[in-house]
Amino acid sequence: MMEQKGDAGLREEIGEAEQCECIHVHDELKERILREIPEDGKLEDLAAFFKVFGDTTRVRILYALLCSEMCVCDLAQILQMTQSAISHQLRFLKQMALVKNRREGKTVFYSLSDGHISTILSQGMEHIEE
Amino acid sequence: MMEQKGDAGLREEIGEAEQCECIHVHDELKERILREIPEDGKLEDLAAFFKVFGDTTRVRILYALLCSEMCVCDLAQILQMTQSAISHQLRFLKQMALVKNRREGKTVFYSLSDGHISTILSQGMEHIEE
DNA sequence: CCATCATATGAACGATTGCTCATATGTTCA
DNA sequence: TGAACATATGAGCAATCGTTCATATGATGG
Repeated sequence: MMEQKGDAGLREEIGEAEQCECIHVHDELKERILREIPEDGKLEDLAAFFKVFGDTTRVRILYALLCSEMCVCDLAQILQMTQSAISHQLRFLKQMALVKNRREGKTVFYSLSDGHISTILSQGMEHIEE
Repeated sequence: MMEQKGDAGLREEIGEAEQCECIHVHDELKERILREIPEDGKLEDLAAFFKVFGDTTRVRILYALLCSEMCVCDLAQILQMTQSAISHQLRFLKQMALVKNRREGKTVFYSLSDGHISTILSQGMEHIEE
């Protein structure tokens, strides 16, 4: 889940990168932009968060769980995928705190951990429908 | 492997993916879930849309453009990345209709194509801050 | 305890991603 | 027209992803 970095280490300070003659952004604006962009840690968390929604299997799982809590094999059946594939994805979803689970005998039930998720999904849907 | 009778017969149309004996989801619910989950085409579009936000470089670009329109080399400078890397990502962002561009002489200015984007970003931020 | 069922997990593999490097395209100006 | 600059793009490569397969863990009931 790491981003690959080039040899950015070489060019320490801003401005050394890869200059062009055109300066359309003056220092003042540049400062402001650098201030507005969230810090690296947050950006990585944010990207990691959205990455969860960037896979059809995971999105389908989330939509299914939107209806009702469900056990792994129910999900596997409904989504027509192997138990293993579903389980792996659920683990990921749990790590990202998007789902929670509870055990009941042999069965483990998964459910959404947050009402937010529905909002995010429909926000995305709204955007692609136009 | 042999199936025993029971409600196994009821889930024929789904296919024989990988059944378990536990039936926690009855047919009625299953039908509803299958109805609620958007169709494949839409899900792929949705996942593709979120995938855009699933990379720190792209998110940083979007945050930068949130402040002001900008040319490729300004972005490269500010984000400390090569012109090529930025250009590749901008192309992707444009394909996904998240940014638009206008040419002015040699320079190409990019800007967000949609106010929605800010909403999505802050929705995500809101979620990871807790 | 042992067999069985539900779930979890590690390794492996092909597909995809995001970068770099080299080079092509487009625009301006002398 | 050609040099200089801004941007775009194709190929190649290492990293990452999502699945499968085999197997481990955990719970239940004989």
